[in-house]
Amino acid sequence: MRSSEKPEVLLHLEEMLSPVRQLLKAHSLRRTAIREQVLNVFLQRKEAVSQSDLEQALGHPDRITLYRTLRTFEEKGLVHRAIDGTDKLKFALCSSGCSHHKHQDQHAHGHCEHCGRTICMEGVWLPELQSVDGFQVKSTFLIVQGVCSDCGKRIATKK
Amino acid sequence: MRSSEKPEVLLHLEEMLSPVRQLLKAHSLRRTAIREQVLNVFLQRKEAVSQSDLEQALGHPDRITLYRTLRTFEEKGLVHRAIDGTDKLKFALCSSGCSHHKHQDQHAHGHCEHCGRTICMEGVWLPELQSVDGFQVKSTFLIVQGVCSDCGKRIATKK
DNA sequence: CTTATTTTGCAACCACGTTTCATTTTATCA
DNA sequence: TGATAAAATGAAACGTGGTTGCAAAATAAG
Repeated sequence: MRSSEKPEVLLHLEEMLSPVRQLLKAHSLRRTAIREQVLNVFLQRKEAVSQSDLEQALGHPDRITLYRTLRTFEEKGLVHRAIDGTDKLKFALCSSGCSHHKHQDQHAHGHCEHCGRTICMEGVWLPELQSVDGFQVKSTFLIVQGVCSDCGKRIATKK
Repeated sequence: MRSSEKPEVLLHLEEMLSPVRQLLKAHSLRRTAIREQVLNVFLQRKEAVSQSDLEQALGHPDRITLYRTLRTFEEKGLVHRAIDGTDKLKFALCSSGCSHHKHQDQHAHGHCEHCGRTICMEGVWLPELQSVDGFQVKSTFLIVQGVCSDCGKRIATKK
C-alpha cells in the first residue's frame, strides 16, 4: 500500500492523528511497517510485552527484524526492559523520563502467574537505597507476583 | 575412588564433617558426584549461581545432568530461583524457611553490573503488600542493580 | 552380593539471541 | 519528481540453553 495512492487530504489527516509517527519522528527513527505495528501494540496494551507476544500479535513477522526493532527502540529510549521475574525478556513503553541511555522505571511490575501478563503498578513506590554493605545502588526493581485482577475475577465467577 | 579403600576411622570423620551429605540426607536425595560438587559450590560462594557458572566451576560436566540436578534441588527445596533482572536463571541455597513447594526468599538480590555476580542482601526488607488495585500479591522480589563492594574497591584502587 | 530403583549420559529437538551480508526501502536533495 | 546516500530488512548461519526419551550405569536396601 503506497501512500501516493491516497488523496492528499487523507495523508494530512493521518499525519495529524498518528501518535506512532510522532513517536518515531521524536526519536529520529525511520518510519517502517514493523516499527509502526510494534508501536501500535505497545500503545494498545498497557502492559509489558515479550518478543513472542509481539510475534503472535503481528502474525509472525521476521523474527530477526523484530528483534532488531526492539533493540533499536531500547537504544533510542522508546522502550525499556521490564523485569518481571520470568526468564522471558519483556519490554514496556518508556515514560517521558527516559532518555537514550538512562531509563527510569520508578514503579513495580506485577506478574500474573495465571495469564503471564506483566502490568505496571504505578501506585507502588520503590525503596530508595543508596548503599547497602558497600554495594553502590544504581537502580532498584520491585517485582510483585500473584494473580491480576482480571484473572482473579475470572476465577471467582467460574468457580 | 571407592570409599572401601579408606580406613573406617576416616569414613566416620568424613560423615561427621560433611555438611553436603547432611543436606542430601535431610532432603532424601541420593549421594552422587555431581550433587556433592554442586552443593559445594553453593556452600563456598554465598551468591546466586547460574547453570553456566556451575559448568565453568565444575569443569564442564554433562549439562543435562547438571540441569536435572538443579531442578531436583529446586523441587526438594534445597535451592530457589534468584531473580536478578538478567535473562539468566540463577539459583541460591535455600534458608531453613524453604519447604518443597513454598520457597521463602525474604531478602533483596543485588546484581553487580560489573562482574555479573548476584548477592543476597539480608539486610534489605521487602515491602509487605497484600493487594494492589485488585492484584492479589503472593510474593515480592526486590532487585538492586549497581556495583558490588568488590568491584567498587577494584575500580577505586586501579584508577 | 544381588536386586530394585534412581541417576546418568547420549541423542535429538526446539526456542531464542545474535551476527554477517546482500538486497530493499527510506529520507534527502537537487 | 528522480537520483543517491544511508538505513532497514530478510535470509543464512551459528551458539547457547532448555527439555524429553531411552538405554546404560550407579546407588541404596536387603
